This record gives sequence, structure tokens and C-alpha cells, in this order.
Amino acid sequence: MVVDQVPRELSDDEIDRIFGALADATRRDILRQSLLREQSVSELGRNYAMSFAAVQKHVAVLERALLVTKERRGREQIVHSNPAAIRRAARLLDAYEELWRDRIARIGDILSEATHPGNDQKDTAP
Amino acid sequence: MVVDQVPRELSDDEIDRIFGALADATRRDILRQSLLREQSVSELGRNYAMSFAAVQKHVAVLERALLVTKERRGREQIVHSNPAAIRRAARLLDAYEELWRDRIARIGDILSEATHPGNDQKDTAP
DNA sequence: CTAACATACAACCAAATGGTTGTAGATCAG
DNA sequence: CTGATCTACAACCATTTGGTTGTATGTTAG
Repeated sequence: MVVDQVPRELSDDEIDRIFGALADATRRDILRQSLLREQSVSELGRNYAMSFAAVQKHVAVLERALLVTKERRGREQIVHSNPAAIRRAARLLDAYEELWRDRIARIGDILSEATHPGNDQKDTAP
Repeated sequence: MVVDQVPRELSDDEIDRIFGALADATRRDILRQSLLREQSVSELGRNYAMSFAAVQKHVAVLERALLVTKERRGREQIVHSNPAAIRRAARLLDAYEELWRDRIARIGDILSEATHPGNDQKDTAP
């Protein structure tokens, strides 16, 4: 299998590129379009009120973030979406939430200790 | 209850701000720090090799994205994280994955129709 | 072969970004 | 009160970003 050339750890720069790429409505729409159906760059471009070169640049930004790849087919360049990268970004945000939940749990522990000054081990009473 | 002034729909601009805010390692770290523990701006600033004003700006970017809020406490400004906003961003990415899954399902349907030419209902080609 | 099409890429521009320094107003400690 | 601390904000600068136009090159249709 030639599968799974997926980086397990993302560098700061890679994360910068991912979120940077997602921080533009046109690019999010291009990503959305190519998730729905793989299309050539010019085909994608017809949806937007801007020059073809501008669309090319947007696709390049998505590509640098590894959110899409391009594959040459004859004279056109087909844009493939990369759902794995999108999933990775979502999981990244989940990790932040995780921190929050840990903190809440910690606070909970402290409170339950504080309100039971003379208890044994864990024994969190109702 | 004064709770739930949470916008149900996010505008393009709001999403721009959220992902834009996340597209910088320093800001991600500030967010992370304030998820772990609520701290004043200057306290947060001591972690980074840049001026206090720069840190102030980063916090302002996170604030415009609604990822954090500030609360005045005496002479200092305490940075609170907003886990709900982070969750919303994660769900936003989930929605893209959803599109992908729908597409795969559609392709699956087409294939299963194609490979069962003599099924019930529409009873296509012999 | 020729014309139309899809792309690549360079040069340019305005605006946004990420940083700096400097100044000034509140607030707290002693 | 005085001085140290925390914050706000303006002005400035270099770089990046998002867009343009223009030119060149490869590819397909007729």
C-alpha cells in the first residue's frame, strides 16, 4: 500500500497554513466545491467574480496547506480535496477543548477536596 | 438566565476572524494558556519574546474572533477563554467532512445501482 | 495546422498584518 | 503622596496578502 503518508505531528508552520487557508470565504467555498465534486481550476473559477489568476492563487494556498492536491489531466488541472487534512484540523481544535475539560475537572477536584476537609482518599460524596 | 447569547449562524466575516486568529502560533499559545488558567494580559505576555503591545494586539485579535473575552479586574485585564467558540469552529470543520461523506455515499449509491442492473423499482436496462 | 482553451508565472498595487517605540491614564503598594 | 505596574493607543515600518494585468506555453478540437 502506498497509503498513509500522513504526517502524525503537525508543525506550527503547517498549522499556520491550514488555518490561514481557511480564513478566507472564497477559499472555503473552493474547498467546499471540490469536496462536492472534483473540478478543474478554471471550472472552479467560473463561480467567482475575480480573475482566473486570483483563483489559481487561492487554490495554491489551499494546496500549500495540504487541504487539496492538484492532478494534471490533459490540459487541465483537477483539484482533489483532502478530507484527512480537514479532519486533522478539526481534531486540532478538539484538543483545545480537551484542555478546557481537563481544567474544569481539576477545578472540580479542588472544590470537592475543599468542601470535604476531613475526608479519606477519593470518596466524593453525593 | 442571561446565558446563550451565542450566534447560531456564523457569518463569513466571523469565520474569517476565527480561522484568521488561529493562524498564528503565538495566538494559539495564548489561547491555550488562557484555557489552562485565566491570566492577565501582562502575565500572558511574559511567556513571549515580544513587546507587551504586540501581545495586546494578539489578544485583541482573539477577542475580535470571540475566542476570548477580557474582564477588568482592578488595574489588570483578565483574559477568559471561550470554549463555546472553539467548539463552534471544530463543528464547522466537521461540516466539511460531512460533505465529503455525503459525496462518498452518493458515489456508493451510483455504484451499487450500476452493479445491480436488474433490481426492483425503476427496473432499468435489461 | 490553427484557433481556442487551460494553465503558469511575473510584475505591480493597495490594504492588512505583525512587529516596534513612545506617550499617557489608572490603579495599587508602601 | 510617590513610584511602580498594567493597560490603552497612536505612529511608524517591513512583510504578506489578495487582487490585477500581461505574457508565455502546452493541449485539444476541428
